[in-house]
Amino acid sequence: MDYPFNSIEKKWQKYWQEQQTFAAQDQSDDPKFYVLDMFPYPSGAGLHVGHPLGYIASDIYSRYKRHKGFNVLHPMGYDSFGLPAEQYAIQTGQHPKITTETNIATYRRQLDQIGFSFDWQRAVQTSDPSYYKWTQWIFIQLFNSWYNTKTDQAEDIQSLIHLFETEGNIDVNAHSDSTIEFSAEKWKSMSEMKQSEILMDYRIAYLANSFVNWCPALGTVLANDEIKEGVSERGGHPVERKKMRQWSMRISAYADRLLKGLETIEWSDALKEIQRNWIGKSEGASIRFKSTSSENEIEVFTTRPDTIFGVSFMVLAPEHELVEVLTTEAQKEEVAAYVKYAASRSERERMTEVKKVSGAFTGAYVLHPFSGESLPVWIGDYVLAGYGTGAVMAVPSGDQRDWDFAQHFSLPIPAVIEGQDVSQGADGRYEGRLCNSDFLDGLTVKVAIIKAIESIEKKGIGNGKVNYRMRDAVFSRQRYWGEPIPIYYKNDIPKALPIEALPLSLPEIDKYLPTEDGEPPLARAKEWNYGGNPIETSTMPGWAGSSWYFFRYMDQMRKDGMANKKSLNYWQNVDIYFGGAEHATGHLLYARFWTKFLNDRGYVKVDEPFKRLINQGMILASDGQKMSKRYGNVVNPDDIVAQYGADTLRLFEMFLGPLEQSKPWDTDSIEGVHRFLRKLWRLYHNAENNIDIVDAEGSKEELKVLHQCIKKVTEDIERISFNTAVSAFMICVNRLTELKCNKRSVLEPLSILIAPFAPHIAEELWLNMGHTHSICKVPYPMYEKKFLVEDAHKYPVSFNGKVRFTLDLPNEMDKKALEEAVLCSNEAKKWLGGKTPKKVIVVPQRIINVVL
RNA sequence: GCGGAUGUGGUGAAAUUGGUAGACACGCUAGACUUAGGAUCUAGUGCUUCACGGCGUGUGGGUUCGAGUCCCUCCAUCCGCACCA
Repeated sequence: MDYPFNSIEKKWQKYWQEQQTFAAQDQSDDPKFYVLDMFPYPSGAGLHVGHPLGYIASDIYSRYKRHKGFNVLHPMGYDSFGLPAEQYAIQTGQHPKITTETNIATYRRQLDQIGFSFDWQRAVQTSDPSYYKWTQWIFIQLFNSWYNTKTDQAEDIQSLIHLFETEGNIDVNAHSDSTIEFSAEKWKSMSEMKQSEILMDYRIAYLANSFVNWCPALGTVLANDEIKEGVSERGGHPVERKKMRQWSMRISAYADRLLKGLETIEWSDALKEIQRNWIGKSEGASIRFKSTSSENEIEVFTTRPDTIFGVSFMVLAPEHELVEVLTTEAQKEEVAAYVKYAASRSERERMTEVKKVSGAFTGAYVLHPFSGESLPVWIGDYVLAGYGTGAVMAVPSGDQRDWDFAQHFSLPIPAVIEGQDVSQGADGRYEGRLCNSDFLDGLTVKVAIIKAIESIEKKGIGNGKVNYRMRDAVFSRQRYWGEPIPIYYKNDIPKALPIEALPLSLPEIDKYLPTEDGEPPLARAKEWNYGGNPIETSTMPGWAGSSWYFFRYMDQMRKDGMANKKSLNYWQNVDIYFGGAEHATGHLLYARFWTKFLNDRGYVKVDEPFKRLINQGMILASDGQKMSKRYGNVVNPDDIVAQYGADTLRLFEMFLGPLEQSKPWDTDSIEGVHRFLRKLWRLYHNAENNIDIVDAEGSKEELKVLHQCIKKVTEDIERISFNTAVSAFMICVNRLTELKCNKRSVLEPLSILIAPFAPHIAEELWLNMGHTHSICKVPYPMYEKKFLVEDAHKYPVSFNGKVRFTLDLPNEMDKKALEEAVLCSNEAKKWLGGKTPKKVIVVPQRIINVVL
């Protein structure tokens, strides 16, 4: 006798589809609950058994919440722009749209047969013009916004223009790259071009010349998070630093809010820590050092302003703009050679040769602001152009890198903290008192930092400052298969397209390659202009579409906005988000950034997109490697479903271990899970495979078993511990089988209990028990304490902490009586050995410990 | 180097608040039924000992009547960041 999973599963999948069982209600009196999975990129390889892991977990949670009376939004869609489809297009000439559609069809078929409760009506695809119209619209909002540091939020660029027109920019508090100051009169007298350039320094989506990560093999620039260990994350190609005019996102304006927001959301500590490190906040001071020979100043950032008297030289990054200005005639040749050498080194080399000290003396000197000493200015590539100001005040006594540099070039290493030994290396201690430091002498480090900043500010040579590691994100990609950036150039001035011109659809082109002049593929399009003005030819990066898709699901058909206000206010944000930790510094950061921006501009109600986040681990191949077509170790879920059914696959993936842990795929125990489902089936059916239950009250023991299971499973679902929930079902079914239980009052609640995990078999059992409607929205059984209380407890009795025997004792006994009962028992005599116990610890309902 | 996570049987793992370590499952051993079984059922299964018992949660220490759980030390593995001033 077997349970016919094949026909059952197909039947119910069809039923759910026809009945739209999982359609979320746009309006409802029920409380809302939003369960989301990370958007998949539909690759040509299809799903492997690792993909459904998170989807199964989120599906269990969604189905559970429906039983609990929530109006659940559980959508799925596709992050369908991306490199693989484009690369395939380059090789074969097939339009990426076609490849993408084929792949999506495969994904859909594979997902469907696992029985997920997605509301497919709401599906979105980022490459669909009706979707990317609003990605482009958001880009335009970003372009038309600036960051007001006074109100600490993004505002309409018009309010900034108004400020410029009335008072210039001197008193404007903005997150900006602007270094020039102007009055209202000056602003009004500027050309449109000049004004446009200035506004670019304020816009949140802006065009600027910046050092970018250029990947020649991919023919595009990459964001920092797309580079791992100095090579491109995709393909592992070398990356160069190159100065290019690119669209960027002023995410740095949000650094502090992105950091603070982490305290308000339920994410794993590991993930929060990754984001914290990425944002990289450090507090210190900004200090300017005057050149001895010109009006130039070198600005540095330091976290240890207390060690200002330990500065014995300055170091500039080779790319620093003052290098050329400051270098003396005598040193020109040497410095030029070094700059050339530094530029020739790839990021990779620079990273692997960290220990190798190199640099050159510029011949220039700056004045120490307090001692008036002359400090030589060097250049060295251990100083990064991209961090802080691209220059450091070298304190070799406290910083190992400075120490190495000083040692190598025989520069002085003055100690400034009492007891510091700098003969073998730097001593960056944070405790102790300052010495050789003039007015800081005798102060502790902590006090000296405050005092030093005070003095620096008083002298007008700098100020206390918070610095962030996170840079603005480069947004342009020189690719075809992405959202076109909705900008056109009128007389070389970038302007946003009007909303009527959206979506700016991808043009058809003859080849998906850059032009002969090295222009991006879109430059091949013949009619790529707006009213005769050229349109931007770069496209958006992969993370654009995925930075707001969770809002689109709330109202995916909307033609006059990203989603209507009512839906956005009702669904608000994602209650629980399932996905991998690999998106920590990419998608998860950008989505938070865009949400905060949309919130600032009043388009959405929430400040954080994902309230709770669960990182499912990876399923590795049985050889311990990642599952990949490349290694030929991919296990396809289709095969498992065909052999054992979807319910078995679902239970098995959950039973494998804790969701958040990575684990190898090991099918050895799949039989056990399948056996369990058959045992469950047999509990409801007789030997002839006919339903066999009676309308009777469960016995005391049966109800106890059931309610233990209800309690355990409910708690386990809430804390996303699905492996232990599956064991609880096994224990329950084993016990009920032993008890030969076939009572409706026990088996009906059990079928509801297991429905989120094994929905197909649960529906079938429910139907066979005589119900005419789907089990999916039947209220979840409630655990009742009264079924679990017992008259007696089986006490483990230990002597000096070692358990020797157990003793059944009634619950109404008090501590004293329990103690006496134990000491009088026959077993106790043996262990007491005639001695009188020093102490007896009695913990009612738990243990008894006799101390001898 | 810095930060995070994890170390429990032959295997995947459980132990949610400090209270019978190894639930549940795989595997293995023996048996039953059977023409047969990769079906089903029963019993056993941490290590060690003939046994009483002893020992057991990466290492070493500590707190406690009692520690997988709390504190300190060290080790290993995995992940993230990595010249971040």
